[in-house]
Amino acid sequence: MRKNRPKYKQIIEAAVETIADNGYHASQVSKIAKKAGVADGTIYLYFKNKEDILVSVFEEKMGQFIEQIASSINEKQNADEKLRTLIEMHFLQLANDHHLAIVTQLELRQSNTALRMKINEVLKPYLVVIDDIIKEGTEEKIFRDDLNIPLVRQMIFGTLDEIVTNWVMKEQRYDLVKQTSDVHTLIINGLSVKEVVKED
Amino acid sequence: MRKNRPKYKQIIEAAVETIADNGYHASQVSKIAKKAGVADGTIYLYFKNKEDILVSVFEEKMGQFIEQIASSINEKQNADEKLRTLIEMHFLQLANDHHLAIVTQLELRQSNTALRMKINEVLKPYLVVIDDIIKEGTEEKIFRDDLNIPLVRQMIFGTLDEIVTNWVMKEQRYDLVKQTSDVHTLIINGLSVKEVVKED
Amino acid sequence: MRKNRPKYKQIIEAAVETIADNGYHASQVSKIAKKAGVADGTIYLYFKNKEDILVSVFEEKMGQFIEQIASSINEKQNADEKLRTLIEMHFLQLANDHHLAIVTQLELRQSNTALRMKINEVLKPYLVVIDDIIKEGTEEKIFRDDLNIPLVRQMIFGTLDEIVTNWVMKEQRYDLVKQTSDVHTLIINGLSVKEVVKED
Amino acid sequence: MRKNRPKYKQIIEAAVETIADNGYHASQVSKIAKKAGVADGTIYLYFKNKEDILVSVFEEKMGQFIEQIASSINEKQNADEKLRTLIEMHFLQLANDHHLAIVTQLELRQSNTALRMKINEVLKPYLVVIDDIIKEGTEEKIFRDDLNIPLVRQMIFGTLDEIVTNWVMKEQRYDLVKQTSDVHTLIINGLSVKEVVKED
DNA sequence: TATGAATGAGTATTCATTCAT
DNA sequence: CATGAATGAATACTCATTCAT
Repeated sequence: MRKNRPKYKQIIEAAVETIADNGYHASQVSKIAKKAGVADGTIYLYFKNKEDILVSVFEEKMGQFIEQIASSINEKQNADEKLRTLIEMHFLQLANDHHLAIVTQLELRQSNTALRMKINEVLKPYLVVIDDIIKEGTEEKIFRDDLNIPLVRQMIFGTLDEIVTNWVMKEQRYDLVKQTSDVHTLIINGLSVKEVVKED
Repeated sequence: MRKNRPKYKQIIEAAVETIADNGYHASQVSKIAKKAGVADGTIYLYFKNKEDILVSVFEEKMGQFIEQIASSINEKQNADEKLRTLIEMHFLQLANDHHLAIVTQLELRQSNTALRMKINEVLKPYLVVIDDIIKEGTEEKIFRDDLNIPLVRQMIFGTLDEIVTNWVMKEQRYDLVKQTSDVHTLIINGLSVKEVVKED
Repeated sequence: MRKNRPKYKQIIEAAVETIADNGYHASQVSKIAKKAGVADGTIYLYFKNKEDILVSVFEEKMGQFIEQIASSINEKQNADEKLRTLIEMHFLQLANDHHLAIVTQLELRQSNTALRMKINEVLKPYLVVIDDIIKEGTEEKIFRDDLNIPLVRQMIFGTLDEIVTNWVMKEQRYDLVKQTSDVHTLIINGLSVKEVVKED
Repeated sequence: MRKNRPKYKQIIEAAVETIADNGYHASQVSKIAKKAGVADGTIYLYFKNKEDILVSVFEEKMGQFIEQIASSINEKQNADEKLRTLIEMHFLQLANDHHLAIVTQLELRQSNTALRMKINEVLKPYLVVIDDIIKEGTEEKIFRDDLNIPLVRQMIFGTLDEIVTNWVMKEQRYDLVKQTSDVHTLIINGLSVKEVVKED
């Protein structure tokens, strides 16, 4: 298993740093190799090509990201709490790893369409997690039973993603995690004036 | 005024088509020139450089896009109707111009950070439109008065953007405009079970 | 005769100025046209092509340059005086026209070999003037009778040219004309210790 | 040390040949690479850019040129002999390497001002050699003691340079080295009739 | 004569990938 | 496994010249 070989992780970490520091288009394979402390050719013993490095970066980092969220959610009792946790963990993890935030929100989006399709594949488990929360909320009668699940998922993901991207572009000058409650309320209750589902 | 000369628009249209057909990175200046029916050098009588073509594409197209939305909204009486109109027009315009949808949702995002910053500038008036609706809704007591406006704006834009991007990536196989009501309801009422603000 | 049309001289002067200010390679036809106050296309009513402008610049300027020298020499009585006058006038004219000095010593030399051949043609009358002085000096028994005339001419021209080029490259920070006597003595007497032909 | 790697010299030689055969402006990097038998990209492992190739050509070739002259001079006993040797070696080396003669006398002069400044730097040691001969001649009382050294140096260099350039432009149809004696006499004794310092 | 918009040929340089050692 | 020298495809932009008005 290539992933267990020591240099595999070295290269992945070097790629994240290189991209965060230099930007996507200035992250040549030779730069990544140098930062990883290996020869250029060595990269190709672990990765098929440059795109494979980038997809692997996303897989590794997003795998952890999603797992972390999924496991945090498991401890929660209902969909409402789970949604709040998802939001919080989403923000928390990116707030705690600025390199990762820059790479996922800004730099990797400059990749070509083919790579972006692969990245979407990696994201699928996360979308499933979101879908499951929606379904659970409906079953628990906390959420409406006429929800268009893909649409709701897109709203949730789109909202979180846009918020994080804005935060990164504003050079992370404010506290992202503090937004959790507001975002949660918005998603649960929308904009309208009404009796609000009690929170926390 | 360069924008009034006939070849200016010709080149802009050629750029949109070329990018939609070939993708951002395969859209060489010579390809755009050929599709526009002008010589390569002619491009540079109208645009400073390649980046200027792309920014101008965005300016022209998004300018119309935003104006169209803004004028449609003007005819509406309240924030709720305005929001629904904004959603509908956002979807409608991209649904009616597949090339533009591909270019704005997928291809132009592959541009480097500098170009993306310029693109963000172009989007600002749209964000102001959204902000105004939020403020108006609050004044009309239709929306809550404790809304975090930037956050709400990010939710709305992020939601619409993600929905359109998904639709483009699914190769536009379903009716985007039909989603308007569901999206509107989601944004107004959120996920929760409660008395819903009446929608007609 | 094209040379009598008013814009001809306008363009020639504009070319000299443009080249002196911007350097040979940055002197586009459009820049020259602008400085001359005519349209780009107008240039081609007076000159066959860009090379023709440059050759004409040289012809015009060197024509005057050589004529001036030739007429000054005519007033002198012997080859020694004529040589001194040639040196002095060569230096004087370039010292009095910095633009011309830069153009002839530095910029026009960057032209391709073909153009340089044509420039050499323009210089021929000057070389004849030098040859005549040498012959006269020999006839007057002031100069040796075993002189290899082409070689002597190359020595004289090469010496003057190198001295002026050095002066231009040193940004004309010293008095070129003051060198006349030293140069004259060097050419007449060489380096050796001996009875010197009496000067002035 | 890049200069010791075999391909360095290979590329330098290819550059000289390419420039001599095609002229300065028609000497594309790809042409040089082809003649050197390496890939275009390989050039850039040894040279920073095209200008660096050209400066290096001059450095390498002129380095040898000057060294050869300097070492030949060392064996000579007095300034007069040294000057004659300098002239002879100057002519001899260019006569023996027609490619080099074309490149240094005609082609490399077409370079822009920046490159020409660098080329002048390379020539400085040669000018020092000339200066030293002049000083030595003065000390030996062979040359006058009132010589303006920079001026004399410019005369000597300008003379040799002009003579070689003429010879190259006349397509090297006569024996350059045979001119040595005449040139030497001219420089030592000038044009005037007088008792000549005995030569040979 | 005069204009100036349009033309289109031409080229240095980068960098992902390979492969001999 | 590891190296790193070598490869070579790919592309934006300039500017001398033309020609319809």
